[in-house]
Amino acid sequence: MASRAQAFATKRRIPRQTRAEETVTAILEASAQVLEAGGLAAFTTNAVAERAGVSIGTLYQYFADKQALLRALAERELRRTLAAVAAALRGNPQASGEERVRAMVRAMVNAFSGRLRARRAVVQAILAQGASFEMMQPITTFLAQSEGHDRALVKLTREQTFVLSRALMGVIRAAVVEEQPFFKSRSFEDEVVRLVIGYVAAAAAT
Amino acid sequence: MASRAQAFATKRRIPRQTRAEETVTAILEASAQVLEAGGLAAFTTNAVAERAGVSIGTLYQYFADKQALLRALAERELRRTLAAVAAALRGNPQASGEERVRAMVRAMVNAFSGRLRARRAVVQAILAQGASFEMMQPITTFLAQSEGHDRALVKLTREQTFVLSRALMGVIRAAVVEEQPFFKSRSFEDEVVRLVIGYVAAAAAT
Amino acid sequence: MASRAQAFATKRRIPRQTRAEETVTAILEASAQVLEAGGLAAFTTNAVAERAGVSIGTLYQYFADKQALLRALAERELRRTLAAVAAALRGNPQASGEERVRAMVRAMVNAFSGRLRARRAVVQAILAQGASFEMMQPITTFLAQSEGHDRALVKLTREQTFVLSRALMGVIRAAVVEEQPFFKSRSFEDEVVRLVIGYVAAAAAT
Amino acid sequence: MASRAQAFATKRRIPRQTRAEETVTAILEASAQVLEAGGLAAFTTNAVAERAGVSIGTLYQYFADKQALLRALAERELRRTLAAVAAALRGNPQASGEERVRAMVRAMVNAFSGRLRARRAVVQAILAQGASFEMMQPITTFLAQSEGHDRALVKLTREQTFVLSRALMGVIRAAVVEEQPFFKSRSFEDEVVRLVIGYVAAAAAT
DNA sequence: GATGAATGAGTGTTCATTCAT
DNA sequence: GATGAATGAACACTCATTCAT
Repeated sequence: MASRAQAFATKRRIPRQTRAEETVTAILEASAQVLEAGGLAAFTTNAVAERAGVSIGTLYQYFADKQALLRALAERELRRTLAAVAAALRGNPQASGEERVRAMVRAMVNAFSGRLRARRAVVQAILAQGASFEMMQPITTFLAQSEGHDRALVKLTREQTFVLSRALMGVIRAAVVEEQPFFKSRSFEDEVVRLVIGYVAAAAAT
Repeated sequence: MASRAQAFATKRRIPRQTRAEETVTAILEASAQVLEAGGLAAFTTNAVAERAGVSIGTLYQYFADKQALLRALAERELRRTLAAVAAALRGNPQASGEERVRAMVRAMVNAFSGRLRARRAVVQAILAQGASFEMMQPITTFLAQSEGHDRALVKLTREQTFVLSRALMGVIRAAVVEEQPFFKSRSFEDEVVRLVIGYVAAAAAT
Repeated sequence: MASRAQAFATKRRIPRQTRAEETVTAILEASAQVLEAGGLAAFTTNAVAERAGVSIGTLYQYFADKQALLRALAERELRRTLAAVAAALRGNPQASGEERVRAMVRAMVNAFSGRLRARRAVVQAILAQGASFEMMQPITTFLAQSEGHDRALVKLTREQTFVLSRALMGVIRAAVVEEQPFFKSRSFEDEVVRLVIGYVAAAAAT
Repeated sequence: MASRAQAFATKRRIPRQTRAEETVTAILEASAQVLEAGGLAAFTTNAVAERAGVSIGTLYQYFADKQALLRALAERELRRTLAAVAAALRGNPQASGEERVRAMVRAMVNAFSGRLRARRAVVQAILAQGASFEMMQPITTFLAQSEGHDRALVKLTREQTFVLSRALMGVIRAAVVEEQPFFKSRSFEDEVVRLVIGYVAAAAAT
C-alpha cells in the first residue's frame, strides 16, 4: 500500500481509514457504472459523485481532477484484465504453444466482454492523452514474457512485440467497439489464434 | 450526390465549385486544421467557423450540428486515405503478393503520417459514437477485394477479413497514437507485412 | 474607438453594433451597482449578468474573465474621477494656488462620495493584483502637471509627487472607507488643503 | 487577558504558554506565512491548518470562522508594529521634534518592510469589512499622544490627527503595495518626514 | 480536546445552438 | 443566404464549515 501511494501523484489524499478506502472504491465503481451507462459523454464528476452516493467535494478529496479519476479507473481495469489473463495462463503450465495462445486470447476476450462501454471509454480517454504507452507497457511485457516461456515460440524483437500486441489488441478492441456478434464465438477465437500463430511462425521462418 | 459532377456537363466551363460547395470545403478544411492544431478539445464550432472565415450561423446552415460536421470530416479523410491506398495498388498491377501487400502497408502508413492529430481525433470522435462500423466498412471491403485480386491470396471469410483489417489498423493506429519513432522505418514495415503474409499463409494452410 | 480597442487585450469582442455597445455599458453599470450593493464578496459574474439583464454567456462575450471586467470598470471609474477633477480646475484658471488646490480636493471628495463601496471595492481589487502602479499613473501625472501650472507651486521631484499624491489619496480613501462623518465638511477640506499646501511649502523652503 | 502573565506568578517556572496558547500562536503564525506566500487567494482555512500542523477541526475550536482568524491576525500585526514604533520613540527621549518624527517614520517603514504581502492582505481583508475604524484607532491614538509629547508639536485636533495619520499610512502603504524601489531610501524618508513636519507647521501657523 | 472525512452551495467559465436583423 | 449577438444549460472545481469518531 505504501508503494501504491506513490503511483498517482495526483491523488490528493491517501486513505488511511477504512471509511476512506470504501469511499474510493465506491467512486471508482460508480465511475465504471456511469461510463458503462452513458459513455464518456455522461462521465461528469457530478454524475459520478451522485452515483457513488458521496458529495462532489468528497470525490475531489481523493482525486485531483477528472483525468486523475479516469487514470485511476484505467489502472484498475488494466490490472484486473492482466490478472485474468495471467490466471488463465497459470492454469495449464504444460500446454502446447497453441493451447497457451488460445487460453490467453480467450481470457482477453472474456475480460473485455463485461462493461464494454466502460472499457471502451476508458481506453479512449486514456488514448486521448499521451498516457497510452505507459499503460500498454504491462500488456506488452506480459506478451513478451509469455512468448519466451514457450519452446515453440521464438524470442521476439522489440518491434515484433509491438506489432503482435497491438494487432491483438486492435482486433479485440474493434470487436468490442463495433459490437461484433461473433465476438465470443469459437470461429472468431480461432482466427485470432491463427493471427498470433501465423505471425510468430512467419517471424521464426526468417 | 452522384449527379453533382454531371449536372452541367454540357457547359464549357463547369464551375468547379459553386459558392455553397466552396463554403463547405472551407469549413471541412478548417475543421481538419483546428483538429490538427489543438485536438478534440479545441474543436469547437465557433473555432471552426472563425478559421473557415465564415460566421457561426453559416456553418449551421450546412451542418445540422457538431456531430454532422465531424462525420462529414471523417468521411472525407477516409475517402482520401482509401484513394491513396488504391492508387498505390494500381501502380504495379503485376507485382507479387508480397509486393502488393507492402505497397498497401506503405500507402497506409504514409496516409496516416500527415495530420496525425486530426486523424486521431476524428477516429476517436467517431468511435465515441456508434458510427464506427459503417465507417470501417469501406476499409474492410477494400481489403477483401484487394486480397481476392491476387492469385497468391486466398479468398478470406468474413471473419478473417475482419481480423486482418482490424489487426492491420490496430498496429498502424497504435504506432501513430503512441508516436513510435520507428513508425516510418523499413523494419516496422517489414513486420507489418509479415503480419499480413503470415496470417494469410496460416489461413490458406487450413 | 479604434485606439480604445487596443487598451484591453483581454476584451473578447470589440462591439461594432449599437446593441453590443449598449450591452457593454449595461454590464459595466451593473458591475458598479453590484459592487455598491454588496461589495467585492457579492461581485460574482452571475450576479452582474443578472443585474445587467443579460445572460452569463453574453457577459463572457465581452469580457475574457472576471478580472478583465474589474479592470474595465476601474478604468471607467478612474476616467470619470479624473474628468471631474479636471473640470473643476478648468473652472477658474486664474485662481490662486490655494484656491486651485481647494478646487481639486473638493472635486476628489465629491467624486469619491458617490458609490463609495463600488469605488472602494474596485480600488481594492485592483490593488490586490499588481495593476496599481499603472492605474495610479494618471493621477500622479495629473497632480504633477497641475502643480507645475501654478506659480506658487514649485516643480516637484518624482518622489515628492509620489508622496503628495499618495498622501492625498490615502486621506480621502481612509475617510471614504471608514465612513467618517466629517468627510464632506468644510473643516475636513481645510485640513486636506493644509496638508498639500504645507508639504509644498516645506518642499519649496529647501 | 491582563491576568495572563500574572496568573501563576508564585510558581517557580511559569509555563510560558499553555498548550492552547501554543496552538493559537501556531495558527496565527501559519496564517501570516500562508498569506505571505500566496496572498489572500491562498489564504484558506485548510491551508492554514495544514501549515500550522493542526487539523482543520482544531482551528475551528479556537476561531469561530475565517473572519475571526483574520481579525486576530490583524490585531497581532498591528500590536507588533505599534510596539516597534514605540520602542523607536523610547530610544531617544530628548531628541528634537524632527528627529522624533524621523525615528517614527523609520520604524514604520521597517515594520512594514517584513512580510509585505501578509500585511497588505490583512489590511485589505480587514478594510473589506467595516472593521477598519476600530483597528486604526490605536495608530491614531498613538500619533496624537506622541505629538503631544513634544514641545515642538502642537496639540492636534481630531480631524488633524486623522488627516496626518492617514496621509502617513497612505504614503507608506502605497510604497509597500506598489513595491517602490525607493521605499527604504533616505530621500524617501526625508520626504515623508517633510510631509509630517510641513503639515504640523502649517497647522501651528493658524 | 483533537481529528479529518464528508459536505454542498456556490463559483467562474464554456460552447453548441438560435434567431432577429 | 449570411450574420453574429445572445442564450443558458452544463461543467469542473473550491473551500468554509460540521460532526461522528
